[in-house]
Amino acid sequence: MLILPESHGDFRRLSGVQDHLKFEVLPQGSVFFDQGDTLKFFFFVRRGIAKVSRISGDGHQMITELLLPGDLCGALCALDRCPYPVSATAVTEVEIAKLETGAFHQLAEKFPELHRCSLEGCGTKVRQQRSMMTSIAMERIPHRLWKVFLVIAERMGEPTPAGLRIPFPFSRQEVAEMIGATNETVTRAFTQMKKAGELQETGSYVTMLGIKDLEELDALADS
Amino acid sequence: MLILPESHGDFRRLSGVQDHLKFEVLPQGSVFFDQGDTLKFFFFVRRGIAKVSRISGDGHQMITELLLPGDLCGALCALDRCPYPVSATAVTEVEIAKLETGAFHQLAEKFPELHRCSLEGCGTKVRQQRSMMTSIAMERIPHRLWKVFLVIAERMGEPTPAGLRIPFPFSRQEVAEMIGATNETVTRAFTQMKKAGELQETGSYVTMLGIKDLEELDALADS
DNA sequence: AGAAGCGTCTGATCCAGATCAGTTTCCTGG
DNA sequence: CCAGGAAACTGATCTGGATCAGACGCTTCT
Repeated sequence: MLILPESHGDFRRLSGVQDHLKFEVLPQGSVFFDQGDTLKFFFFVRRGIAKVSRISGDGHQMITELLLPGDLCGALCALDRCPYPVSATAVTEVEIAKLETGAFHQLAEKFPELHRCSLEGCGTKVRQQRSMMTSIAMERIPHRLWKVFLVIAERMGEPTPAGLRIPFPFSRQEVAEMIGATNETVTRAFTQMKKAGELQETGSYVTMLGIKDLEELDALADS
Repeated sequence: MLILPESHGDFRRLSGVQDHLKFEVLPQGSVFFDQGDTLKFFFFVRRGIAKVSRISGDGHQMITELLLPGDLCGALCALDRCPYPVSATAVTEVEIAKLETGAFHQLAEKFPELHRCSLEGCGTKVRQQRSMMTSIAMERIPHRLWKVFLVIAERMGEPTPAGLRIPFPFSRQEVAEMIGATNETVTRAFTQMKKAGELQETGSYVTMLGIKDLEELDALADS
């Protein structure tokens, strides 16, 4: 029985799809696909966290998207058969379900709903990317950090007595590449926020002290 | 007979759609829809240029997208019936073709291809937005400007003896809102580039001196 | 013609964050 | 247990672009 976590644009409601899925477990650090590859499948994340990044002409790297449980990745490129303009790497151990694009096209003929689902997933992606873009363009570092926390909390946040807790398996450098900053600046911002009692780091988790729910976090990230 | 300009994700190939389109001409400066509106139609741009912008919590404004002839706008929100998270404004006089969402759903049942088209248009949008995001995060002002020129040139560029010419009806402030800068900085950058003989402004057109084709511009914008 | 208003331009100053240069953990393997 | 290497931290300096302040056009209205 196929069980995918809740997400926009997932396909689990559609019978007939699960027979074509192939499950895989990828160790931390492994690369799903590289910038420039042309692949014949796309995939869902079932467990773990991955990053989607892009290297520009001058060698600088930026993380353009996080893949959390329930996310669909690669649909856009797989569908119009263009080479991937980005790379995807496992930040933690990641469990995925692959779907061949050939199978997708077959299925889409029987279930037009598939396109509708992809479109929804795509819409979410556009909105998230836009939010991050405006944040990078107009807000300073601490705000951008809250926005990253918010994206993860929306999907994986757990309320605790101390505050909202999220998995946060990223290096300082990775965070820097998400928000358009340097690892030094990120380090300083974390130190500052911890000293101010806003944040607590334990292992690969971050707890936002005093934040009880998403709404409060939302207000912080949006201001 | 319906004629829409060439674009990714346009619907003109599909017979049966044009009967449901309503044409309108909007004067410069008029607002298509406002942040927060819930609309029951989306539209194609047939002529002219519009901007899609977002105001953040702290009052700052950013242009997240340009609408050029052939572009489809509002499909994502219209389809999942959520309020528009952005506003759209005519930068020049704009001629549009509207399609009611109700009609879209009807048509989509007969022509599953419609969803496919929307998905393609969405993919282009994601890629463009990602490109601008990385540019704002990692590149300095002149590079970001070249990137804006490139986006317009890809669709509306015309080679002239002096160089590649594009329509450019934007104020300094609008340019600033596209690239995450201030109008003063944009002014200085333009002055600089004109003094360096890279650029020429005539009326609401910009000519990139010495640039013969898109490839050359691409190289400049990507470096 | 004059006034008022907006957009462009220019100069002076300031500052968030980049850059450079270490030092200090914290692993991991021998 | 120590050596070596990567990541995290910290401090000092530098700079691109923001911010502030004003001057100069160019329209539009009276």
